[in-house]
Amino acid sequence: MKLITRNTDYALRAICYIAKQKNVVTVTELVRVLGVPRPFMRKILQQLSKEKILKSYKGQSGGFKLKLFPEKIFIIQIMHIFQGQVSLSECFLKKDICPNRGKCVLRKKIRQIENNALGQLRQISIASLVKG
Amino acid sequence: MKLITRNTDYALRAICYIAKQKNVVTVTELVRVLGVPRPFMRKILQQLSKEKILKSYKGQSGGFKLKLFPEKIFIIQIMHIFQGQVSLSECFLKKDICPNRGKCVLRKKIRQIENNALGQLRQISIASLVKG
DNA sequence: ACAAAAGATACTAATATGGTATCATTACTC
DNA sequence: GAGTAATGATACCATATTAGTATCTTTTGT
Repeated sequence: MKLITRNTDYALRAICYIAKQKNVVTVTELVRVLGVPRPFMRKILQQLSKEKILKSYKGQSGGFKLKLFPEKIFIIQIMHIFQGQVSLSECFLKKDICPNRGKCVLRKKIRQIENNALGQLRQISIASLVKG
Repeated sequence: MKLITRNTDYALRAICYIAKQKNVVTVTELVRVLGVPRPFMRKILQQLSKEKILKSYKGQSGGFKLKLFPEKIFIIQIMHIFQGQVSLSECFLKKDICPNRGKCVLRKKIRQIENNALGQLRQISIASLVKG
């Protein structure tokens, strides 16, 4: 039960760092600060800019900036980018086999728990991480 | 974010079924009822009996029974067996690199969410699943 | 022109998950 | 006490996900 994976984690930290800087930030700088493998960091940042979380600048003295205000970026969006559908517990028994699906208690309880977690994740913004 | 994996899911359903029966239950019966691959089901049941959740009976007319009352078996125990340490979010940055670890806000928030989920899981017993 | 940045894309490695296969052991039944 | 129907133990295989590399292209400031 790993809530967030490594790339999400790195992405969040990179975003937080960028949020605190005034100027554009290069991969080189992020690699230095976070101690993450460079090509991996690059890939992550490229994804983030493709997904309109970051804005990128090419060429010499290029780099990355936030595209949105830190108040407008939430953990769950980033998780969604790197971990796909942060989705409700799928039932593994096929539809026609699960005895009382729709009323399945297990399913219901798991869904409740996941909804709680998702609700919390939806509320945590980059701004709230950077402030603390 | 899959809260429970397939083997945990099957295990829980098997346990629930067994809980409702008076007599010992064979793999054959469970396979029929749940529609799960037989060798996989066997493996799962063997693990459960090794972990003292089930009691097994060898020989002809053998099978499985619960070893504990359904009130005494909790989802989280089963998750623990099949998913290992259902543990708190590990920080992926090495100790000496993470800028302000110990005070890391991200870490703290994730931990909170996971603790909530774990708390809920700790309270769901087989008895409560079977009743519903 | 050149150097230093990001963009794009394809590939590889490691780990976790979801299974199979097979042989040994036990115990009821005849 | 032999046969059969159950579980025990163990080793192996397949697939998916995660983590990471490699390489070549494009852009742009100097």
